[in-house]
Amino acid sequence: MKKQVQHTIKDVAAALGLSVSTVSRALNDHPHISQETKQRVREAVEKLDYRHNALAASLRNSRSNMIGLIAPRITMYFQSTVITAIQHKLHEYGYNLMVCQSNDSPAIEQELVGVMYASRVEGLIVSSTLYTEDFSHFDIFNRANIPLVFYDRVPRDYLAHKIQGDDYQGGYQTTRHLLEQGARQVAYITGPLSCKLYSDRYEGYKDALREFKVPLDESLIYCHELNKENALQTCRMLFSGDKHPEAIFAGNDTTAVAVVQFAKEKGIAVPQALKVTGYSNDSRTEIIEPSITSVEQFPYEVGVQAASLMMELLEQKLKPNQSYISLTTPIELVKRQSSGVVEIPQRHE
Amino acid sequence: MKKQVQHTIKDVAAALGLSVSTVSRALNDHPHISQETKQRVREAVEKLDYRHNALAASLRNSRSNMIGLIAPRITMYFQSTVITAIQHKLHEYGYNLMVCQSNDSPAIEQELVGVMYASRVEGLIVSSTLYTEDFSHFDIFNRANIPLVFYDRVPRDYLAHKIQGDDYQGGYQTTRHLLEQGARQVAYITGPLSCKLYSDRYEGYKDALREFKVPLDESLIYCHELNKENALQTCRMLFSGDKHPEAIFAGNDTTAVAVVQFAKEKGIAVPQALKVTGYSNDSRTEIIEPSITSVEQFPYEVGVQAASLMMELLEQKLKPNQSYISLTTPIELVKRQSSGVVEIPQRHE
DNA sequence: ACTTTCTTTGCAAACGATTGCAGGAATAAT
DNA sequence: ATTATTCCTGCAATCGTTTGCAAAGAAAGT
Repeated sequence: MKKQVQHTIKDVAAALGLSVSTVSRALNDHPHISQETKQRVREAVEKLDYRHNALAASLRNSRSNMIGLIAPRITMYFQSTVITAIQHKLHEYGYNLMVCQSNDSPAIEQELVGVMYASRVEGLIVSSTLYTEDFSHFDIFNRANIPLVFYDRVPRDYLAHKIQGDDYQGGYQTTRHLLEQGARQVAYITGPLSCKLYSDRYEGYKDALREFKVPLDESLIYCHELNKENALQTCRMLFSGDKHPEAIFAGNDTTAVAVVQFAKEKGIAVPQALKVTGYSNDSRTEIIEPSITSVEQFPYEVGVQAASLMMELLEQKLKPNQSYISLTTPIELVKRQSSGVVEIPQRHE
Repeated sequence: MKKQVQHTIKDVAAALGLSVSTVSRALNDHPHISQETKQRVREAVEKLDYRHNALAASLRNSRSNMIGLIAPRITMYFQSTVITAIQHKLHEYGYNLMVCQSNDSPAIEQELVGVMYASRVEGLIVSSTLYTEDFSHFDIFNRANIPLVFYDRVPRDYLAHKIQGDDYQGGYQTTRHLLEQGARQVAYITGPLSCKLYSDRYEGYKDALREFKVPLDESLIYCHELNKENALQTCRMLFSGDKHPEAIFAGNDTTAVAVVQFAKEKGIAVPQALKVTGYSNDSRTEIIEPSITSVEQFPYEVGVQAASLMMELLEQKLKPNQSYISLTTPIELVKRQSSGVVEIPQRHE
């Protein structure tokens, strides 16, 4: 089986007795080329099954039409939704998206930044690793003046454009809600506070407590990676002594679900004896019984914003890059049974 | 703000008084270059912050080191997990993955195939649209002898490498299980039967019925896109008359969840009055009450298989491309409360 | 001393497209 | 008939690497 040659613009030109430049211009609908020639080129392209080589064009134009995206993992509902939105939006503008996962490893993230740069992406959209504290591997993009936009997991100090949900409000409103429901011992399970989004929420939590004149109890703060195993471990700790918390503000929905399941197993009534809230409003929160109060982050909107910002940056490269944009997107506390607001409906019959 | 020049191999060569070829070879660790020169090159690269231009290299080598992937949507748990696995595996081999979503639109899928080809991906991994019946837009890849691997949503007749979960067994085992649990009126909610995976399952369903000498009742078969709205509509139909089904075999978990919620609302006891099963074993199925029997597809394994196959194909391009590989990956029926096998535990205290 | 071999480097031509500039043909203006 | 103008098209350089081939210099063999 002989490998089929990939036809080039040269073959098209030869077939028509034209020069490559004319063919190129015809394909790009250049005004100086006659309609007749364009038509002939179209036909020859069809017949020869010529396909544009984006690599060659990108090299020549230094325009790859490609945007890079690095996310910690795409299996999380929030992430995959943001990415979907970005992809849709970029597609409208004729850009393609190259998605990679850092797997929450700073080393891989660093490597991927290099790969993206080597691929000459025209912009880079990033949600960083939980553990990225040194952002200097992104410097190449800033030095080369290539738009760099962070979303969700944004750096605290590093200079770049940022789009972040209103985590302070998320933390504040949730805590306030739990306090309003009468809880005073509000345990707080958070991801690493080195990550801006978690520390922002923590500020909200603290401010709400302060407002209600509830002293901050360090023994109620648990900080670790937010997965099921850790959540259960923390639950065991929280309920090992004789003083039990009245509410648990979980840093994500996986944790909140684990907490609710733990409570069910131990016969702790939610929300009567323990109120629980999550974060992200993923599909499990409204399905579990009791349904879980959580914070909607509107991921699709976040994605649209990120993509739009990227497009703006691409269109006016000249803009003084001293001014970095920092966008905060709204959140909404979705109140459900687990925090005691919503009536638990009686089963029918 | 002057745009920073991107240094090229030429700058490195000039800085060292070497030729570009020597620098290129040094960077690629060519054996003919002395250690000393290599060291000097490394230093100059460091100092100038030279970065490899993958576009130029790809053009020259006709090797992009890039694999394309087209999936209907990445927000589905199954898909994002498969993609993650593929990305991890490819990364081991030094390949990058370019992910795009067809959004279940054949038109977008077709366009993306063109984009992928234009980007000169070295291989393409696809899970097609639910509605793709004409696969001829993939012909370019076959003609150019570029490896093409389908997974999950594989074409029925189109010649290509395919990796598919054992949908026949999924359909068969699930149906058999429901029959063994005593149900006879087993309603079947399926996605479009034009899609091979759904028709395979349907065959399994029919064979199981046959084995139990249960006549196929067309009025119990519902075929539509599997989302919540359609599921609820179908439920209303199923329970509108006086003869109600004893079991519902739902084509995915979203549907199964909707069915269970519908039943709860209507006071239909699951599993006593109605047994329900889903497909894909997503995280909601074990959280909802009653927990839902579903089919585990081992998406990570599917991804690993797909990536491995792709790597094999890339390494021995010469292989007669007449022989297409068709791989079936195992599934596992995870029995839970909704089909009546597992005891529903009493709440503690 | 002369040839052979080995090591290390450079020249120049690719890869496939785009584009500034020049030029030919056709038409309009003088 | 000559010049100016318009409309098309072609030449050739360019983007940044890679690589076959040639060659220079050093080392080794005769």
